[in-house]
Amino acid sequence: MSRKLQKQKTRRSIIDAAYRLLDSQRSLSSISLREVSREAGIAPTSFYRHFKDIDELGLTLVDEAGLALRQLMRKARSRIEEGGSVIHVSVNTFMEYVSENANVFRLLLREHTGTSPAFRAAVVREIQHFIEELTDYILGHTAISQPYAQLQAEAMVRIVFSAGAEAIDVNKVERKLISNRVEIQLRFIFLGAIQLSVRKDDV
Amino acid sequence: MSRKLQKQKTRRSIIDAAYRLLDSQRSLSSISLREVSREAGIAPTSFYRHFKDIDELGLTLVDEAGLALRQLMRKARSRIEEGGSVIHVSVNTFMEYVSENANVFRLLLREHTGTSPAFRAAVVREIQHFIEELTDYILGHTAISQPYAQLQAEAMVRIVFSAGAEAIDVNKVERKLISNRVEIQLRFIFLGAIQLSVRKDDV
DNA sequence: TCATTCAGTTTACAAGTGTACGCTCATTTT
DNA sequence: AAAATGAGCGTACACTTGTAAACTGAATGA
Repeated sequence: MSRKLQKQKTRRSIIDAAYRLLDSQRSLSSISLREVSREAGIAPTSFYRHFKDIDELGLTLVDEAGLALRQLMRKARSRIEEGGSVIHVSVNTFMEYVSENANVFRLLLREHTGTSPAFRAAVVREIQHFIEELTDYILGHTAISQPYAQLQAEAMVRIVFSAGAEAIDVNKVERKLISNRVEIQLRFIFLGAIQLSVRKDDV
Repeated sequence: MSRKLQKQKTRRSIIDAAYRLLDSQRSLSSISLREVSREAGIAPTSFYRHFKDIDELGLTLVDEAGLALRQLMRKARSRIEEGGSVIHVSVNTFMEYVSENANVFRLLLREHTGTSPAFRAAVVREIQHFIEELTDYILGHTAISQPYAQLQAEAMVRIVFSAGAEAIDVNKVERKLISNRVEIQLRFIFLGAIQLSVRKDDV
């Protein structure tokens, strides 16, 4: 087999091994280089052929998780175009993603408030991106002004992520209950933003 | 000195040492028993005279942080009675607390999504308590029905905590900006909840 | 006063960590 | 065909970790 390809494969197996270790009881800062190497089936020192240290692997994982998040947004958008309440479809798509990619979402959540400034910054970037996309959507589909649209998007994303954290380790039925609650809360924000926006325009 | 008193003092110094270690780069699961003991000025094995293991110390810290949170609520309530916008006073009191007790709040945030199920549960309990108090307040001061009041309180607490996380490591000026944004977002929720509540009553 | 209790110490050990160094040997390049 | 490259391995070392065992000595209680 070609050298390049083999290297890529090993790199992949390291990343996959790390994801496997990142269950509900482990964070990036608590998995060791040796542990990941063991799980990936390579010698500890071989790890260095692929990553400078464990933090570099961590950043790679966060980036991949962010990618998955963007795929989620694309999916939600296409579903919205098929019709249905925007809020309903969005929340359900999000919750579906959370439960199907529990370890990925857990990684984002955990490192968002984690001990590594670099990881935190990387996660914040991904969430910021999420907020921007939502802001654009709001601007394109309502009469709300830019600053208020931004605030609305931010509030909504915060609610959804916070609820996602709660939904990550519960069964389908409970997740549905959480979804319903979140939908109403997003309606609060939606209605309130319109109302405040209109008042402002009146003055 | 009396034996009991001396023991209490040492226990205190262990707890204080732990808080000192819990800066922006460390979590409960990443501080070691030996490290805490070193910081507290005792031998590693003496630690066991006070706590069964490091997790027991962790739960003690979370409990203390919860206590501080309740003190914060009391402070906010008394300030509200002195007059001023409820949202404005609450948000400012909260942000003040966050910056004055950075390590305490960080502990709550970090362990909320941390690796220990026991710590997570303990933090959730504290936040839940926070939500209940706010729900009671809403019920007592508005015409919103119980289920909506509960949803409103939950949404508000989520926004405030999420913003608190953002505010924890920024300077006074930026914190003020965050406060202003949060205030508007809470108004969204407040207005939306009223509106949805009224609609429901109409039907 | 004398025996008991017990917070805190010293010493010790097995287990796990990151990583430096030098080697192998299949692939790639010349 | 010969030389260079580089992914992966084995060994080794200096550290840190949790905690077991046996101790010291001052506060306590009889």
